[in-house]
Amino acid sequence: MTAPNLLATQNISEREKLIFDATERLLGKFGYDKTTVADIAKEAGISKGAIYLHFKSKDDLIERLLIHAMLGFSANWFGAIEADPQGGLIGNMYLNMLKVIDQTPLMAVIMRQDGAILGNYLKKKDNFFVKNQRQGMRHEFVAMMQAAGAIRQDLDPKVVAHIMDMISFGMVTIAEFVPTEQIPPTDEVIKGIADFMHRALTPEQGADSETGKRILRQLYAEAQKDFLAAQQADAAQKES
Amino acid sequence: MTAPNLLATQNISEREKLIFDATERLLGKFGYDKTTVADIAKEAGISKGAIYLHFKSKDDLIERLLIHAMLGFSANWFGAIEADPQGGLIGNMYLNMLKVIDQTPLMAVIMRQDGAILGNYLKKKDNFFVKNQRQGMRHEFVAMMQAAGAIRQDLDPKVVAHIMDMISFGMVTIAEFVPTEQIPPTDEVIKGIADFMHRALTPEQGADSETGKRILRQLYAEAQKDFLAAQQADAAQKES
DNA sequence: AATTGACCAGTTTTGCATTTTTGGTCATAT
DNA sequence: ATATGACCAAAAATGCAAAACTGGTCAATT
Repeated sequence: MTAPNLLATQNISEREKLIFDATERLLGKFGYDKTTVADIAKEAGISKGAIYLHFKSKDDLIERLLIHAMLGFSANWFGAIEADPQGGLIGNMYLNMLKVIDQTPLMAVIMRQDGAILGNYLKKKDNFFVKNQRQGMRHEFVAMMQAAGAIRQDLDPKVVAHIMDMISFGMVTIAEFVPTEQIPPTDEVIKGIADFMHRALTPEQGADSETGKRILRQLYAEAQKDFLAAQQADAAQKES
Repeated sequence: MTAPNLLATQNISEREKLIFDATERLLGKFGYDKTTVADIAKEAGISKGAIYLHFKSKDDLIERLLIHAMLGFSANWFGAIEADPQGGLIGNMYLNMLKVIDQTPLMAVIMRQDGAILGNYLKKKDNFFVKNQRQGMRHEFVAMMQAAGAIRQDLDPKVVAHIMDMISFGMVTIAEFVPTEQIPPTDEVIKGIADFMHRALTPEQGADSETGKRILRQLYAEAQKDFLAAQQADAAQKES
């Protein structure tokens, strides 16, 4: 009973994995600005030129690393939701999300768009987050969930999106901050937040687990389609 | 049945109020760095020299403005808690806090230590927040509440402080972000957070309202004592 | 006694030339 | 095919002097 792979994980060669791992280590320690391509090559134990056999540029490497982390996170998250009988409920979705964050530390960086780590990369006008229109996606997400009956329809999607943002931020912060020894109280806090989200956002009649799963499935499919289209458009633009 | 004034509001002359108001307006619009003393004088309709008849320096003005806002906020907050039969319960304390934030917009700036508004002021090594040791105070606060039985004693005060921080941040964000027309859903969200705080942090036996009020009263008294001591020490240092 | 605004010293900003670093390439080697 | 690292152009960091700004003062004024 394995979780279905709605978003295929990126095809990664042994070499690319090596480079990704080295980059992730250095990124965590020194951040984007202070991590040079030469550093990455040295950390990975290969030559600088070798990196350019696999990646078009430093930014291409960074972005594919972020995408790699996101896809891994998504697949694991959805797997956890599928395995959980109540996984489609909003509160539980967040609970499962938190469980999976630990396995992909870069996810916290992505979610928080961490300035300390991403540095000047965030200032580039065509950066990953601008290109993927993080803001717009969120509204769509909420609107779809409302249309499907998983979120009360009398709430302004903007407000709901903001609340989800805030809660995500808080959970990521907790996941980063609270040491493992403190798990029991953390767990209680997380459950509290999850409960709150469930009560505040779910319609009275309650959204059943299947609805949540269906929406998530659809969302991922759309996201993948958009993503591929954007990548192709990007590639096409670079050729001209 | 008026609320007792545990922290006396600052003694402010007509002129100082005029300057405070002008400063607050400009601070909100342009922030600390781009608000010059000349600007403030112009906005207040007085001369630059007149400002120095009331304040030792620009920073003295800013700090006394922040203190003014905090004292006003504290007095109003405590008043709201006193007037509320359940005001001593942690969740309700937060609810009451939120109600009062609207009346003192600068409070949001203070709570978030807003870099966009406070700018370089925050970088000064002897800034308001460093001087008043915001971090230390918070731990004391939690420890006192735990000692008094208002917060479960099996939780690490550091974790609890962090959670309260996060919740405060979230509530302030909501208060700042959500437009007035959206009050109904906002209200529900706030109640959700308040409930969560109550459930997660209050001991099973429950802290009664009086306990909360007593702790708050004590805290304010201590804060005032510390504050005056710090101010005197500061003044003494500047004479030498 | 209260207020003003020209004035000043110290700081910040700007413009620019020089040096250093870094992303990316490619002739050469394996 | 795959990989290397010396090499280069572009970008970033550094140093510095001139110009502009700003916090704070104080002799003159009301």
